[in-house]
Amino acid sequence: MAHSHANPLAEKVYSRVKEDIFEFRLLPGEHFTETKMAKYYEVSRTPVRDALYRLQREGFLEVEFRSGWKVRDLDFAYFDDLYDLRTVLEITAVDRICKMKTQSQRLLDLKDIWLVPKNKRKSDGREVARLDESFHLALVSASPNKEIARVHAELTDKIRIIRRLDFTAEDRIEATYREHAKILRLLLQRKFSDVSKLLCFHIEQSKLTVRKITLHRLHEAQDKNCPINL
Amino acid sequence: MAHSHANPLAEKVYSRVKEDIFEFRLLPGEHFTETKMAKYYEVSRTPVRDALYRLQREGFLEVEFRSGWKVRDLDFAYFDDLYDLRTVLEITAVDRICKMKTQSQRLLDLKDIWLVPKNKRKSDGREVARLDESFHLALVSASPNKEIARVHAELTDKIRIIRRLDFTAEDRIEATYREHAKILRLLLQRKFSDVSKLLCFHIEQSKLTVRKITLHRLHEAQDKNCPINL
DNA sequence: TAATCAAATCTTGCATACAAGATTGGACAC
DNA sequence: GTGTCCAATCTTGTATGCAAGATTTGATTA
Repeated sequence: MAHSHANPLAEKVYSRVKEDIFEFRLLPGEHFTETKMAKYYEVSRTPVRDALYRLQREGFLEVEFRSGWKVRDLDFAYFDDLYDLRTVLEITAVDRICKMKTQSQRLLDLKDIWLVPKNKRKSDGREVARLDESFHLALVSASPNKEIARVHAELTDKIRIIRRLDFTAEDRIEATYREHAKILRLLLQRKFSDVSKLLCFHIEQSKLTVRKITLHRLHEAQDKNCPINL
Repeated sequence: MAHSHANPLAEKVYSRVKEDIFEFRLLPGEHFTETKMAKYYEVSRTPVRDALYRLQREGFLEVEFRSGWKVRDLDFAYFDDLYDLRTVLEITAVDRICKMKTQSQRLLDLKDIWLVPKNKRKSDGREVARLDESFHLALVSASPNKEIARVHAELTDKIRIIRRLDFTAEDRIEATYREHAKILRLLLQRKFSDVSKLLCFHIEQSKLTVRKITLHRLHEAQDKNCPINL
């Protein structure tokens, strides 16, 4: 029985590139080649190709036959679709949670994070972004359907690149705490109709804010040099 | 500008292997190696690996570090989750269809296939399976969300291996025509609540039938030799 | 016969060589 | 200065070589 973990180099490149995209070190629209990636990450082209093709299938990158790779352009129609599907899945999740006989522990644990006095709240945007993701993840994971959870996790990944910009504004952190608290309270009381409406509103707000912020932030980031193309 | 299509060999292997799985030429649980695949399809290991890793990420195959590949075992809990997610997406789709101002042409075209006299119905299981897929696909494609359509299409692919067994029984073809006709009529009248109930029932029936048939059929297929491992 | 252990064989992960063709840059004509 | 054409360069797709380690085989021993 084996089980030393698989494709460590390809995996490394995969997560590093993804992180570079999320951190705007690799900018939307930016071009690069397999050879450059291989040099930059100090591996051969083989694991680089494995990683890049995976990222292509996941919608982060595009490849042109014999003419290099590029980071997928920001496409708000695409993100709208992702947000929409995300809403569908989360509404389904809360519907099922409201119908469950007993509340899952995972869900009750959320109270310790979101139903706390204001002075116990986190204020770091990065951390709130992570907490926000895990809040929505917890909603979906409360139901037992693994495929829904998997698709939702993939959506979360795809949206992350712009979603984290949501928490660069102080008032959005405040709003997130307020809305999550409300949603959680009503959810534990199994008021599906109210939760459903609030959740839609919450996700929609996040989407709209992000749309406003993104272009501005992206423009800022474009001044920085990209380490891969030096 | 290039655009001769990408990775033709990897693509070929990908679709051939997938087809072999759907046709039970490659059986669930069956082992094979990259080298054997390469010999069988007369290409090198590189495009084979590309194809196999893609199929692995899509859930059709499993790889063990230095100890070969295998076709994923039939796992009814997994298929239940897929059917469940499929139901969620299609219910969402019909909900939106019922709220649309004008009916899409794509949807109206379905009448020519499903609302026909009995003597004009197809009786070949293979063909009905294809028509069934395109019926459900049409429901989802009627709404403009491309990501929902993409996820639904992936689900359809993953379910296909067992779903086509549904139409080996004469009465299931009959039932499919009856249920699709009913769903379509009510859908064009925008009776969401009725359509929703029928659709759940329809998918559930298909799921249950398949579960009964599959093990039997799989056992039959196991007598045949697999060309890849000769 | 049954168990053990080591060598031979397989298998995947990664690196590299090569081929087909796309792109680029510069010389040249006007 | 501007456009054209060809050669050099670059890029991906594919084939192959090699290494690390898992598996299998068979000989040996009790």
